[in-house]
Amino acid sequence: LQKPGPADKYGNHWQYHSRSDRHSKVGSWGVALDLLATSSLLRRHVDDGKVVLGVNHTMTDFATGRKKDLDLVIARPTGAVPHTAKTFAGLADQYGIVLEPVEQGVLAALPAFPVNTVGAVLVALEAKACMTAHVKSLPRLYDELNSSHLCVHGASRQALAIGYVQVNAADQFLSPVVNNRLLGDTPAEVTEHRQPADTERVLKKVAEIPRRSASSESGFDGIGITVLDLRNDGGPVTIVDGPPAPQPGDSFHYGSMIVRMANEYDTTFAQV
DNA sequence: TACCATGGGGCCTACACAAA
DNA sequence: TTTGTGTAGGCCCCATGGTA
Repeated sequence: LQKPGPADKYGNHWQYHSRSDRHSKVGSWGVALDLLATSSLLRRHVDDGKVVLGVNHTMTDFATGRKKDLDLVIARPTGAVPHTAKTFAGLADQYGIVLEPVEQGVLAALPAFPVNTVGAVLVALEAKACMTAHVKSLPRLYDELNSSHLCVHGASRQALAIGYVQVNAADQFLSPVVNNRLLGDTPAEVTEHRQPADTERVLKKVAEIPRRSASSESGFDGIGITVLDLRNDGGPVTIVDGPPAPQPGDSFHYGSMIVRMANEYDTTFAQV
């Protein structure tokens, strides 16, 4: 859950705004929390001060020199962590993340996980949202995700590149771009979606993104997809469990991806 | 006619720096 | 120390033109 964002220039408070990277950061934060909850080795590394968090970390593809900012990375520290450093828990407040009691318990049980300058990257997270104009945004969604894993592995073959995609399955949507005025003065313009076809198209496109099973290959180490129902009108946001959302056992099922990535972390970085 | 690929554009956020 | 301003980069959205 996420609090509505700050007022845009018209005075509207949107749950989701395409021109902000807040939803990407929230998504990456959630993936990191679930990884921490699942991997005891990662928690131990945090406890031992062997890893730190990096936000908007710039990675450089050694082969091409291309740079890309990753939403969230888990990495080896480069030096002493100052006492004033932000923490993983602090980011939840900063991003306006509302946690369920279970999640609060998980977070409370974690050791302080500082945000600091990072060294060698162990895990790189990139989150993308496709909330409206599904088909139009397919090429860009593909390109941005594809360039993400290329850049991560261009910088470090061993790093785990994790992609997280949120797809909106709502039939209707209030676009902050289309509704460029203060709502309430005039009726909102509602964007109609062709569901479930739009959602299925996005899932099919994401399935085309390369994945890898060995560090010698090219592709994401894991991609998780969450299908949600977001009308963006201030009403409740629900997670869609049934089809077309990926089902347990599916390569893109979020829970399965987290378990797989936690196992991958445990085996790859046992010697850290 | 419907679908697809491309790239410009506007808004958001973070950050650095200057001025009060 | 606080506030204001400028800049850069990231986020899709969407108009446009090409293709099946």
